[in-house]
Amino acid sequence: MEGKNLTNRDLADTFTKVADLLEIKGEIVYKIVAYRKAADSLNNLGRDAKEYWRNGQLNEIPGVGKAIAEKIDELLTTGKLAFLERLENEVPPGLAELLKVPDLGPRKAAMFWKQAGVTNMAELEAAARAGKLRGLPGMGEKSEKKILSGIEAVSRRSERIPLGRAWPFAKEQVEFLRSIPGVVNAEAGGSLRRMRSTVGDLDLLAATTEPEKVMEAFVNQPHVFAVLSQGEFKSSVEFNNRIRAQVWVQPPERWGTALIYATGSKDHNVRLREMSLDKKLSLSEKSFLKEDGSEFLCATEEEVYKTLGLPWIPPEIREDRGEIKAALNKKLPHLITLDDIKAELHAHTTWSDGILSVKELAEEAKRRGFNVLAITDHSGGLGITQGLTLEKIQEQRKEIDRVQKEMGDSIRILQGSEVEIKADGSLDFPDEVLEELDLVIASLHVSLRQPREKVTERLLNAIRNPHVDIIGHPTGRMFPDREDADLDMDAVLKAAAETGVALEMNAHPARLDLDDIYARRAVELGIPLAINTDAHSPADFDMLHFGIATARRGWVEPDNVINTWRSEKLLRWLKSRNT
DNA sequence: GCCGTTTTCGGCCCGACTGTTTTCAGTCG
Repeated sequence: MEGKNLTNRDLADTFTKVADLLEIKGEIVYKIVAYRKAADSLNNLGRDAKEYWRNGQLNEIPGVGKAIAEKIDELLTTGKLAFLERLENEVPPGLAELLKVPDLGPRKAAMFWKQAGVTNMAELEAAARAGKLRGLPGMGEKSEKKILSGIEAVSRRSERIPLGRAWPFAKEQVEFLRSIPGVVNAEAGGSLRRMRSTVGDLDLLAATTEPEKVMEAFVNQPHVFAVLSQGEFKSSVEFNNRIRAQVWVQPPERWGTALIYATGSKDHNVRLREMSLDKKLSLSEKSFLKEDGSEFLCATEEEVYKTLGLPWIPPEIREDRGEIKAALNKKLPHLITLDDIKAELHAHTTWSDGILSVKELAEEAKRRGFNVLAITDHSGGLGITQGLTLEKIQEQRKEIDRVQKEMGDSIRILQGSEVEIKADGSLDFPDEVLEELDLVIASLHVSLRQPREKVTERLLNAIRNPHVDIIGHPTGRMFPDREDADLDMDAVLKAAAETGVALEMNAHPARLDLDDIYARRAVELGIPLAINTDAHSPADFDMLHFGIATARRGWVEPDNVINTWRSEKLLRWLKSRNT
């Protein structure tokens, strides 16, 4: 492969492979951690690594030092990595996939290879079925069975769960835990509390002085498919819906340390523990352990952070992406909240594929406390949603005017459009029509699989059209099935910064597009953001908090988001963009 | 292999649970 076509993800995947094989080979853990950190960092970069490369700035990527920078250079130059090829000659590359099996780590993988001749997943399954694993050191019949069910779990289990699906289930579980006698508090932690767009499993925490009662109740829920482990402080299960969850139990006086532990991220927690050691304290989920062996308990998260000389850090930014340094310097962002939003600027009515009339939608928006609502039905070209024709736009304008009159000054209703960016890159409405509209969102829905240059060019076209105010759900991704379009996001962000067009953070949990990484980059570049629900029904307004949470993950502050602006400022901005 | 308001060398978090063990290794979060 030509090296310059490699994406951040390709590079990350390569280093993950290196880490997997080094681990099986038995290399020192810190080297492996370093490769994994670099891979993680590349996946969360928000800019194309090639840009760093061209400028000789690879070392500025967190976790990339001299050795890994040289390997990135080799990959981008030649498309290959000699180090990995040598490694694959030493360790069968098929062994890496064994690490996906639960409770099967590098040590066992190496043992299965060296002592049973296993070099890939299929051979592992055959060996387990033939009973060839049970005689190996540390392996019994149970372990062999576990391997087989683990292999089955790998193929059965879908990857990560979309936040929109995990969220309501987690709420149910928290309610259930709170209903258990003796439980004084319960919460969902993990990536769900950090509001990542997808969640691996649920991390639940309950505060009680009677842990065994909680464990019994938890693992005996009727919809539990399998109990994966059950102990004094921690149990984990898989439910019939294939969602896995673990629950930790601690007494209320340890709630603060426990909740921080359960919330993560792991990297954030490691940083906190390192800081603790500097203060001669050892931090765990239970307490701060002093050098004299006594414990210092924290019932709240605030106490834990305060002990370390930090203000409380919002869960959404606990990702070890600079939040601890910012907290130390009293430079934590003033993150946006749900209450800051005063306008919904992307909503559909019965004029296209929504289920509410203009009036009903306006009343719903008003009920939710919005000052401004933009009606943005689809343009006609998008076949699946019977969009508006040019004639219908005139009719709709009359209806909007009528509803505006009826509702008075309580809410300002704008006539907008979600105009389709067609496969050839042109917009679905001519400029004369766009000019008449109060607000224009341009979105991609079709031909997302075009070549990178082509899709990027379509988006740039829309960004450069002076009548376009917002680019809707810019990358086109949908959970769980649709990958984002293959886009040159650096070029998109650069063009947005130049033209001042707003980029949408679509709040629907199936989209969350832009994501947190690009949102943070957009803020750095001074690009205005628009957080919209894309409402097609009343219930869709409830999705707004997902968009807010994603924005918070991207360190977005209220003023970065046009939906927070006073209506005069917002309308002035819209007007200025039309000229 | 990375990293540095005590270090360019010597560090690099902490504990729970399982299955196999007579005291622990492996894995996970």
